[in-house]
Amino acid sequence: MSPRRKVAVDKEKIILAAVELADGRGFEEVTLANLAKALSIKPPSLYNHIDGLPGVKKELAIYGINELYNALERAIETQREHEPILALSFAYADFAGRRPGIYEATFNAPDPADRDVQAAGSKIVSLVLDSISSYSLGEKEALHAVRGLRSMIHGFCSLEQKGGFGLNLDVNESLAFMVATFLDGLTSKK
Amino acid sequence: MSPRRKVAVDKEKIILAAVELADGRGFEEVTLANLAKALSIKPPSLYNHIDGLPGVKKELAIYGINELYNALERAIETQREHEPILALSFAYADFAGRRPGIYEATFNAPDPADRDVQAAGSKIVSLVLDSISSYSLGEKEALHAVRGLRSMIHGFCSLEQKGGFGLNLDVNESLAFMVATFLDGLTSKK
DNA sequence: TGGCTTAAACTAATGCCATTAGTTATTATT
DNA sequence: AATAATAACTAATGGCATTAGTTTAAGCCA
Repeated sequence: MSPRRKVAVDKEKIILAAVELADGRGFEEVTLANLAKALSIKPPSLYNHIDGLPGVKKELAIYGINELYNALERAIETQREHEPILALSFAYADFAGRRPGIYEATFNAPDPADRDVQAAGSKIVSLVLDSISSYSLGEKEALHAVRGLRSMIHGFCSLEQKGGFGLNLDVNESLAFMVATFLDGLTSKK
Repeated sequence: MSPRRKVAVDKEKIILAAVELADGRGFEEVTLANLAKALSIKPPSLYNHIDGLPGVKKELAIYGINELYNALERAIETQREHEPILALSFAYADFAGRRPGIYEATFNAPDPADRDVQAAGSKIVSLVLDSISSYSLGEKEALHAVRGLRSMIHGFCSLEQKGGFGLNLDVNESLAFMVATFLDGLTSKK
């Protein structure tokens, strides 16, 4: 059998393996047993590097939020010509669709109020706040609008993933309709 | 010890116990072990009446969707004077807040495409379609609008429950803002 | 009444899982 | 070369769902 190397894994490698597990087999397959198997060690050894399964899920959540942030940022940079909020919305939905396991991790941190998790999330809030600035809303209204957008798109992706939309009606069209309608409302609010 | 009664439980009693467990201790506490304890039988005995844990979760989902439907219906009947969609939205959020365990069950059926689950859900869709009829949208647009409303409110409640809103900004205000803005958009769309 | 059938309980076992305690062995340091 | 630190390990515990096979209570029918 393979020798017992003193340093076989570290926190980075565990998170990477968790990412691959989430991407390849889904969020619910991110278990210490599966991680250990992927890293060729025994489950208890993981505790030398990370704080159990909750530790893994926290790190995975932060990773996912950062990845989502990157995807959103790219989307804004790319198509500067169109309405940035629409671009943002589609990029968000695209991310959730492409990487469902990681997306699920983003809102399943063991403690959502955790400092690091909140910090990662607030970057996204800032990004959306920037994109919404052209609507010249008041401070409070802008925050309400960001919450609204986040709720809409998260709800949409979450329902879509769970197969909640029974009807045979194009989902991309639904997303565009929803966001555009909300933005119309924001405009008329002025 | 108590005698081994031939008929101690039935499907109804199991579902009722599951409801109490979800309401009292949360959705994740709905386990066969806890159900068996609550009913004073052993876990395997539950299989005489229901199809394992998936069976319990399916029934709980249907129960929850029906309860949600009832709450929404009551809300519409009660305040006929105001905008029914706003009343619906608050009733939805109120339900999710009052019975988080049951609400969670509504979108965690083992198979969301299940006939019975879909049937229960479609009643809610009809209810919302009725309430939105005053906006005189086309057939497709009306369906998009219902999807949008559902996504918004579900996303909102889900994020609120998970503690996703870090900021200290009134959440009811956010909900009202979001729905009102969407409805404004629907109006201006005409 | 007495025996038979049905079915709802049971026990026992399997195989997952996370986690903790305590041990071994490798690597680095003194 | 001895020692300290640490990353693996094994063993054990306790939780969970689930299946197979067994007992026994209840109802029915001759």
